[in-house]
Amino acid sequence: MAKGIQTIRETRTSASLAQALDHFGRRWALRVIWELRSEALNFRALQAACAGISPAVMQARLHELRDLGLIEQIPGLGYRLTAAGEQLFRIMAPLAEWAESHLK
Amino acid sequence: MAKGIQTIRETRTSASLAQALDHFGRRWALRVIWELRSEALNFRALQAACAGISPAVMQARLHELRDLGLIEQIPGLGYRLTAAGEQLFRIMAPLAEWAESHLK
DNA sequence: GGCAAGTGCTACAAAATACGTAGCAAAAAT
DNA sequence: ATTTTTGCTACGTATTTTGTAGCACTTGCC
Repeated sequence: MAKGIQTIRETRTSASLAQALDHFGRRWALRVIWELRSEALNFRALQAACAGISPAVMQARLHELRDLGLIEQIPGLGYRLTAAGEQLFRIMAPLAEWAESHLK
Repeated sequence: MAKGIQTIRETRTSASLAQALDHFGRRWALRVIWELRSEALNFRALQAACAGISPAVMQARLHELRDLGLIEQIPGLGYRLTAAGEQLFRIMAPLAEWAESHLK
């Protein structure tokens, strides 16, 4: 079977959204975006922020998020959100409030 | 040992949000919420909507989402969002627009 | 120059998770 | 009563994540 995205037969959910949910439904994907919300972080700082992630998975997520155009790597600075990435962060920001009020 | 010297960000990620992102970073978790957005669906209808999910994983996600208070099971009707689940859907709704405009 | 520390990243085995398919028991429909 | 539907379990296989070690390269420092 094709890796990752499934072919959608039902027309209930668009392929684009299914693709998005498939990417974000991978461990640490949303978390990495979240950790980059306010400043650029280098590889090891990201690892520290996402306590528990293994470097192999971090590398995989960074590559995927870069392919999606959500983050970019700046030599000497580290990784930071692109404009699209910041837009996504703004979308998921209310999630923080939701989590605070529902998962205590 | 250099861990204490390293600059630690003051704005750490809360445990609640980390928990939320951990749950939603599991495959099909957000998708199930999404598929229940407009109507209650029974187990097999959900399987069909999430084309490709295996029943074991569906069962696991349903249990987790139920424990989180996001969905509820109504005998004879199936599964549907709770008030908290609908609130979460409203939060992730802009994600659909984002996906449409960025992942074509 | 020489050396220690930091950095991005790879390797790899073990554990956890998801897939794919079959199928069962109970309820519902005919 | 027989068939169909439904919620769910079982289980072997495939994929993903974890945990740890470490390599090659750069940076800071004397």
